[in-house]
Amino acid sequence: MRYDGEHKARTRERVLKEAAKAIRAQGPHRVGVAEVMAKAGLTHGGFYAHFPSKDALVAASIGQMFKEGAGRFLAETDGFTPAEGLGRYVDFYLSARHRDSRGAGCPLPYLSADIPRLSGEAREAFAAGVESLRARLAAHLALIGRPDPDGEAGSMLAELVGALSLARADADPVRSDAILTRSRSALKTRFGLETAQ
Amino acid sequence: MRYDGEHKARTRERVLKEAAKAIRAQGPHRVGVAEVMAKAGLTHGGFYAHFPSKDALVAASIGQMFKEGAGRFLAETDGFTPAEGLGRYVDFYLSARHRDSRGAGCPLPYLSADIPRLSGEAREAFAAGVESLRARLAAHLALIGRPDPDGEAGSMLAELVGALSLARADADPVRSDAILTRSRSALKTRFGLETAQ
DNA sequence: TGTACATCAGTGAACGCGCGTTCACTGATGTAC
DNA sequence: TGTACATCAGTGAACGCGCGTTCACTGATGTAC
Repeated sequence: MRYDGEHKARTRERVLKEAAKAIRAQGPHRVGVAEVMAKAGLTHGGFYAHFPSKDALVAASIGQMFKEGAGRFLAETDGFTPAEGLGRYVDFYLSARHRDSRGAGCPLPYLSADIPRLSGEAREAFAAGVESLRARLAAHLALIGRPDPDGEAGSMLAELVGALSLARADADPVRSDAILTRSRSALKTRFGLETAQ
Repeated sequence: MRYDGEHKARTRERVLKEAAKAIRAQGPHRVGVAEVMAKAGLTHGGFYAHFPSKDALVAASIGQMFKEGAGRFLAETDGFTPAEGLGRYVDFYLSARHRDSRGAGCPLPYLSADIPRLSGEAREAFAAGVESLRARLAAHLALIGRPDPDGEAGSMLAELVGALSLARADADPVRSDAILTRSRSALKTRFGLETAQ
């Protein structure tokens, strides 16, 4: 079973994507190495050819999740004015689709409670991811002409994360939708954003 | 070892308080039955005289946490005007002390990510707790004369939970403090609250 | 061009270990007589 | 008042089971000659 030079890298990425999905759905402690490997089409023994430990997989998966999140931010904002783009991102973030997607979406609401319980490597990956998301929000707020882009980005992120967490935890769909709708309009009013289309 | 009538109830409550503390610190899946019983001064075998399963313990502990949270709300607001009391509660919620207390404090930031992964019983206890906290916030907002107390209570809770989660996840103390300070003043300005003292 | 050998991603059985749960037993104290 | 018995919260050994990790082995393919 000897393969070409990129084969191993491709396998590693497949494992990483499956791990990121499973961690979002079940949390880092409930996900098993064997389960992730099976979803990537492999057996569990091969895992240690790619990662030194489960902790390392979790840390790498957190990086992967933020990478996917950055792609989402770009997809929502690219080609729009800053006010439109940021409005579109808020609409996406607090959408029913984002709330209901169990294996995808922003890692922040999934992981923030678990971060203090994870390894140092995982916490660093998380901190870097949060910082880069906040920087993206701040850059857009600056382009709109807000007075304190850095500080406002933190406050915006807090309401985004909190509202999505509460909406996910509420089993009543009407109340859950109401949480999303209210925070969506509150944020857009506060920061002078525009509703997309 | 025969005891008086209330002995068993007192033991159960002791177990419950230790479980609530341990779940906040480690999350529901990392806490062990034996560990909680040891902290309550008992051996693990006796656990099943008090609870039918670990799931039942987790659900009961969630109720316990919200009960403690309700006590905290009362302690911060009792004897103050609504605007002062709510301001005090925001100050407490987004304080460094609340952020740093690993085994105490509001259950929402600790648990919201795990709720969809827990038993129905636990989810119901959580939903009831969130609803009663939101109702308390809404009652105060109504007394202040806010136009839409129910909706605003949800938005306020979202920023409280989100800001505390982000502050806890940030390892840099300066940035973490800044998150708290900013959301504290943003909330008080937004809802016309008064700084305590 | 053909052949023997080296490589190494992946396999699958086995290992400790921790955890939730069960269960026969203990022994201090309330109750019946 | 004293004695035998019943109660039942709590004990501690044992059970399965799942999971992270290890390790000897496989076998397709690249490389050396």
